[in-house]
This record gives sequence, structure tokens and C-alpha cells, in this order.
Amino acid sequence: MDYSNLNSEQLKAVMQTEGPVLILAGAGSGKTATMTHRIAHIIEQGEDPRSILAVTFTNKAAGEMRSRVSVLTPGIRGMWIMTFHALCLRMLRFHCELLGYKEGFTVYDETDKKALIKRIYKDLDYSEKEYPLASTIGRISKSKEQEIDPEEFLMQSSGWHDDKVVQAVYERYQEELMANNAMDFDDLLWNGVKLLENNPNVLRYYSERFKYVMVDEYQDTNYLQYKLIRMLASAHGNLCVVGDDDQCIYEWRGADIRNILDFENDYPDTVTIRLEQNYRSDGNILGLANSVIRNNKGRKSKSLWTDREAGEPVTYKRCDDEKLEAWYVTREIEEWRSKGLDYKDFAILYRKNALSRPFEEKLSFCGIPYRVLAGLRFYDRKEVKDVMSYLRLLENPDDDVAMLRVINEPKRGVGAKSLSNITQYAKAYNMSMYAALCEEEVRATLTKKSKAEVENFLEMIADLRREKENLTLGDLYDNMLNRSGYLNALEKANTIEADGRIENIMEFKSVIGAFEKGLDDGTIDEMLEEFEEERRALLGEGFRAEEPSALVTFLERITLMAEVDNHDANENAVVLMTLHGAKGLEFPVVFMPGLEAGVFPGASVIDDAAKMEEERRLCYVGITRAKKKLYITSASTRMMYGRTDYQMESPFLEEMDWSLMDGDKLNSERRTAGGGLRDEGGLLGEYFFGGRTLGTADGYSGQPKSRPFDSLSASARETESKAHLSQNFEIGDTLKHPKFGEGLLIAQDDKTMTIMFDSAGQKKIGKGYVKIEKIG
DNA sequence: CTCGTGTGCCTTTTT
DNA sequence: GGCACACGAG
Repeated sequence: MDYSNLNSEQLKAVMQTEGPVLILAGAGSGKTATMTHRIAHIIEQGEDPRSILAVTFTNKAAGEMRSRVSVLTPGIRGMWIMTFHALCLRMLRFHCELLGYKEGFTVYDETDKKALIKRIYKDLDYSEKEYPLASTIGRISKSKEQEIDPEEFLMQSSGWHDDKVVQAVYERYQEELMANNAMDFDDLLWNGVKLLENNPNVLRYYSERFKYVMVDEYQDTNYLQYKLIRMLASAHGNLCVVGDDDQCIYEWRGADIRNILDFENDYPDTVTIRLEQNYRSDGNILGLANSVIRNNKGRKSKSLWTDREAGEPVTYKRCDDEKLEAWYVTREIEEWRSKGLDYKDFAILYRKNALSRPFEEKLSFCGIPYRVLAGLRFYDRKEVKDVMSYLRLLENPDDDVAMLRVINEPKRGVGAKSLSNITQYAKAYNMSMYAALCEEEVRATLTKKSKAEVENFLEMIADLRREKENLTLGDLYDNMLNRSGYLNALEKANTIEADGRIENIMEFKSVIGAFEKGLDDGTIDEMLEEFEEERRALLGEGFRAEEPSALVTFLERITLMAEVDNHDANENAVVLMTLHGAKGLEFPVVFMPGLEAGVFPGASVIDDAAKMEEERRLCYVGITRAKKKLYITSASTRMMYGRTDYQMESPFLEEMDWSLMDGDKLNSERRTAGGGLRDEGGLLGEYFFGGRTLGTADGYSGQPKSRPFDSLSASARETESKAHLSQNFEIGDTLKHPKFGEGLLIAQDDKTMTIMFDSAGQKKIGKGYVKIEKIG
């Protein structure tokens, strides 16, 4: 194999295959290349690929590693390169009966979890106001991460009423999960650990099999993941972990930075290798990153360096408000693009999703393609969750969360009263809702019409359950859509909203198609074949391993998928995402907006030293995403959650090395004595959009790079003036609204228009907020 | 039972 | 400002 691309430290990491190895890999230091070469090297040594386990946190990282390894060692199969959750899930699929689960168990995502806990609240008569759901869910999750079961929770609890509530919900939640034959994400890890801890023969099998264990992003492992890895690597002791304590940004989620800081104590005779040469960022960017992160205490000594040139200075821009900030960013993107960069070379990375809107508006206004990686995952949309719930029921009819989602969707006349009848019966006889519904006496409580519809629904499930072995996933899906009446109900609704849902349902169909045709790691048949091989090996060891079906495999894959996994680096669009989502990625030009106290760092952490350090690491992660050019911006006032607040500059700005920066100076407040925003006058054009100020140009920096909007495309300017003019309509005009569709203007004043929409009825629309077109 | 309107909430979120 | 959710009228 060719190792000539590797530097001496990387090479050392590749060759050190035996014993515990700690690779401290700074940002952009060629970590993935090192790991993939290491795997390839082990295989080249003649080791069985099946003896290799490489664990990551994201599907994306796993996929990347898999494909890069396959370039180095074509045709090699049998390694386990997957996320922690997928790893546990795979073992649990084979051995779930040892923990009391049934074959085909369901994995609940956060939405399912929330729905279930909500139901438990209702049952136990707790109010969400008094005991916020989010806090209860958080505490349950934290407990699970620490292996604290409901019983132990009780013993450790302070005895406060709040604790008792959480305890009661927690206990009930675990019971329900078990009854539904389901696990949540935390259970996957905990059950994975339990499986190995309680079953010495299982532990022996896997730990002996995995001669070489590797873990990526080790700084973000939590207690369970730590234990899991420790056990899996116990037989051979060849454990190689890669991480960067400066990039630990998930402590709030249970990640324990001590796992990496204490690794050398945990594993005596550890060989520690530092990858400190950064190949990603130009000198100024790296210098800035170092100037920020050095303010953290308690980090492993490490200094990133580069032999690249200093490059562009980092530009800081203090803007008047969030709209101007977005304009500024948009304009700089156009400016760079005119110099030959592509849209996909830019990323806008913010602290929280709520910051994305102004950027979306300005980008879309200027016709710049962009993609927001945030908010609702495709698979979290109501209609997608619904159709998935139908599919889930085919595999696991005990899944009450799925049942509750779809029993009355489409409407089958099963309301609160009927539901309560069904669930009470189910509870009394200790059965699932599906089982209860199968009882004639339960259905007898429904109205005649409703009874017939429910029976039709049950029959569909029974039929499809029988047929599922013989149908392709696509056919199964089509059958389900038609026979459930789900699609029909949406078609009948004939609203814009329903049309959107139908579109998503069809999109889901193409996801199924893609899955059947094959993904990056092979076709579905190859995957099932690999399962079968694993299973045979396990059977040979005396385990009774069940092979999961294609449907189960499909469903779990989607459940374990994250939004960032959808990021396609080849799509030519500006990317918008949170700083958390950006870890592991890189872009030629990065914008970091919202460097304001209360936004970044967030308001609640500013006087918590430990949390400030994590926040600072997040800042470090953001800076080190940039290869060529970094912009940092802030806004003097920002409207968020419907309120406009005055924003101080972020304390992180004070820590930065300003000799590496240009643009505005720190504390460059731009307010008039009266407290109002200073109109930068003269130079700046002011632009109106439906009577509101849209944007002013950069008049501050003394040497404006361009006249206002010169760098915006001609079509953007045209659209702008059109948008302005188009707000003047006359009564009787037929108008088109992007959301509500066509309608007739029946009244207006200077601020609003009253429109009678064909499908949405009469609405009052504020002028200048959305694009309204005249069509007749 | 379903639809409509009103109230409260609002970090970050690998899986 | 927007959305999800709870509650009240038909």
C-alpha cells in the first residue's frame, strides 16, 4: 500500500496496531486518512476483516470511512464500520431474546418517545405545566446514560415531589417500552452493555472476534459507550481511540470528556500519538482558532500548526441588525462567487437554528441556492411518521405508539372516548392495543360505521403481515397506502397542505426504491446476505440468532438517520446549519454569524465556567471548519422570538487575536446618542420592501467594496423592485399566495389585504411579508 | 368527533 | 414571529 501521503506521526499511528493507542488528532489533521489507512494496513497484514470494528458517531462518518477503506482495499467485506447505535442494534437484533425482547422490536425515536411520555403524563394525571416534559425526558435520559434504573433512581432521589414524578414516569415509561417491544436510543446503548455484561458467552464471542477496535470522536463518548468499548476490546486489548478534547461539544448530552483525558490512566502502556499538523485551514484562521481555545483550562497540551500561508485575514463585521447581517453575508457570497467560487463552497454556521431565517430570506431573495440542515428531518414530518407507523405495525403489532398514530388517521371515527375504551381494556388484560382491537367485545363499543372502518383497518394489517414475505417493500408500501385509505383521504382533502403531504409520501416511496436498489454499502440483498453470514457464524457458536427482515432493516436505518446525514457535499448550494452539525465538515468559506453575548455563548451558560468552556470549544469547532476565508459577524439588535433585543458583542471576540483580523473593530458600536440606529446615510441606499427597510449597504468600513447591491445579480434587483410594486393591487384582482394558493382580493388598507382564497377561505395578509402575484 | 381559534413557548440534538 | 398544543363551539 502507498503510505507516502502520510506524515511521520500519521504513519506511526497506522503502524501501531497492537495495544492501546490514543491518537490526539487536532482539527483538520488528517484523522480519517489515518484511520482508514490503519484499517487497510491491518487487512494487508493478513488479518480477517471480520476482526475489525470501527465505531463512529454519525452515519455519515461511518459511510465515509467505509467508502475510503474500500478504495484502499477493494472488495473486502465483513468489517463492522458503524455508529455506536447501529453496533448495539445489530448485536441486539441477534440476541434480543436474552433481554426479554421479541424479534422485530421497534426503535423509538425522540418523537415516539415524547408521544409515549405524554400519554403516560395523561394516565398518571400530571400536568406538563407543573413538570415540563422536556425536563422529565432529559432526566430520564440522563439516568439511562448512567445506568440508573427507576428503582435506583428512587433510592438516589432527594424525595422532592418533582423527583417522585420523574421516577413514576420513568418507571412507567420503561414498562411501556417493554410492553410495546420497543427500545429508545438510550436503551440501544444500555441494552448493548447489558447484553455483554449479563451474557459471558456473548461477550466472549464478540470480544474475541474483534481483535482490532477503533473509535472515532472518542472525546464525545458517554459512560455507556465507554463501557461498551472497554468490554468489546477486552479480549485482545488492541483499542485505538481517536479524538480531540478541544472538540468535545456534547457534554450537555452526556459526553464525558474525561474518557479521553484519562485514557492513558485507564489503559496502561498506551502509546499516545499527536497529530498536530493542520492541513485544512490557512494560517490566519488557525491562529484565530488557537487564540480562542487557549482560554480553556484542563486540556491536553497540543498545538496545531500549519505550513500553509497566512492567507486571507479573518473578517469581522458588526451589523445593525440581523437583516443587515444577512445582507452582508449574501453580498460577500456573491462577491466571492464572481471570483470563481461555487455556491457549495460556502457554509453559514450558527449557534442555534432560530438564527437561520434572515439568511434564508436573503438568499432566496437573491436566487442563491441554499440548503438548511435543521429543523424537521424529512422523517419527522407528520405524514412520513404516519406511513412509517403503518409499516412498523406490520413488523411489531404491539407497537402502541404507532397504533395510536394511525388508528384514526385517516379518520375512522375513533375519538378520545373510543380510544380510552380500547386502552383500558388492553391494560386490564395486559395486552397491546392491536390485541385488544382483535377482540369483538372491544370493537362492539364503537359506532357501527366506525366499527366497520376499524375492522377494515385490522384486516389490512393482518393481510399485509401475511403477505409481507412475498412482496417487495415498494409493493407493500403501495398496498398499505391504498388499503389504509391514507392516500385517498389526502387526495380528497385537496388542499395545498395535503398536496405537500402527498408529495412527501411519494418521496418516501423513492427512499424505499433507493433502499431496495442499494445504498453506499451495497444492495439490500448483499446486506441481508451479510446478516445471514453473521447469523450462521453465531448459530455455529450455539446462539439462536434471528435474521432481521428487509422491512425491519429498512425501518431501523431510517430511524437511526440524522439530518446532517443528508448533507450532500456535491450539491451546489450554500449550506446553513448549526455549529454542532458542522463537526467533521469543512468549507472554503465559512460565516459565523451571531457572535453576541446571549446568543453565542448562550444566555444560560455565561456564568457557568464549565459550560463556557464547552461553548468555547464549539466556537473552536466553527472556526476550524474554514479553509480559506472566515467571516465573523454580529448584530447590534436582533429580533428573535418576536422581540428585538440589543445585543452585546460576544466575549469570545475579546479572546481573539485581532492582529489576524480586518473589518470592524471590537466594540464598534454603531448607535446614535438617542439610542436609535444610526442611519449610515449618504453612501448607503436604503431599500424598501413593502414599506419595511430591507437592507442598507455597508457604509461603515470606510472602503466599501462595492456600491450597494452591485454584487447582487441583476435578476435579484429586478425581483426586488417587482416585489415592491406587486403589493399594489385592486379590489377584485385574482392573486396567488405561495401558501394559500389563488384567491380574490376583497378588501385592503395600507397594511393588509383581505383575500378570499379558493381553498383556504378568507385570510388577512400583511403587505410586504410574502410574495403575492397578480394572476388575473 | 372535528374543526376552529386562542395561548404559551422558544439552546445546542451525533442516534 | 411561528408553531404546537390545549380548549371551546358546532
